[in-house]
Amino acid sequence: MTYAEVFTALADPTRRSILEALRDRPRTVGELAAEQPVSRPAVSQHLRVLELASLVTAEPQGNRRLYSVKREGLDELRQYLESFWSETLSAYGAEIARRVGGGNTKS
Amino acid sequence: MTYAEVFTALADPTRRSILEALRDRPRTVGELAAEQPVSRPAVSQHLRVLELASLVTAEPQGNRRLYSVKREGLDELRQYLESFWSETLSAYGAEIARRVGGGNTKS
DNA sequence: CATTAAGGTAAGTAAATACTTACCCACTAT
DNA sequence: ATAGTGGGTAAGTATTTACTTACCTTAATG
Repeated sequence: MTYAEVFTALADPTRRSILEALRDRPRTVGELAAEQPVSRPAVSQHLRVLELASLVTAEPQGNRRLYSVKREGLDELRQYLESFWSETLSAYGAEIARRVGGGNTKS
Repeated sequence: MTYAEVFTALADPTRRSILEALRDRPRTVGELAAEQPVSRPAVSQHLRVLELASLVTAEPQGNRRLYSVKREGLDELRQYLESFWSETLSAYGAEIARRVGGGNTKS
């Protein structure tokens, strides 16, 4: 899993909607599909993408599969953002702080 | 600008590559295009998307436009991640901590 | 002024992707 | 065993989207 897959996964509104539904409580595929404006197979396909991005996990329960959110994917993303920003700072240095700080205080 | 646009913007590898180039130092469109495997107009189009997502800003300098990274977009994203996770926790509660903490202890 | 350089926009194309229906397999229960 | 339910997968379609070339406008330079 890489942050690339996480970005891809979260770029789609339906997938975000599914993930936000799971945020409240774990759900089965059928439950999720009932809430979404798309077909059940579509939801299955979205869940596969979310799973590959480590944003959800499935737990088989007899006949059904219970999906819940997983932390890894979001962690990966947070990590990317952090390192991105810190590298920006170390490159631009005080320059950027002045420029984007929210108004030029130096002038 | 919403987090949705930020996710969309960062989902594309070329756009991430452009943004990562800008992370080192501000650059003109021509410079960026020279580094990327795509044409200059393509870069222009990507820059528009990045700008709409508040990930970059352009500063006209005579004939050229100097692009640099902007904090807003990434901030929006960080905020989304934070609130997402905190809402997950308040819903799942200790449940999730146990479940994803690194193995099911209950079974 | 005429020319060159920089870069945004338009229009069209090709590739990716989000959907659909149809099908199939695994469990549950009669 | 046989329905019935839940859900993954296949195959095809339609929409998005990332790219291209061609064009146009603005700024620097002879």
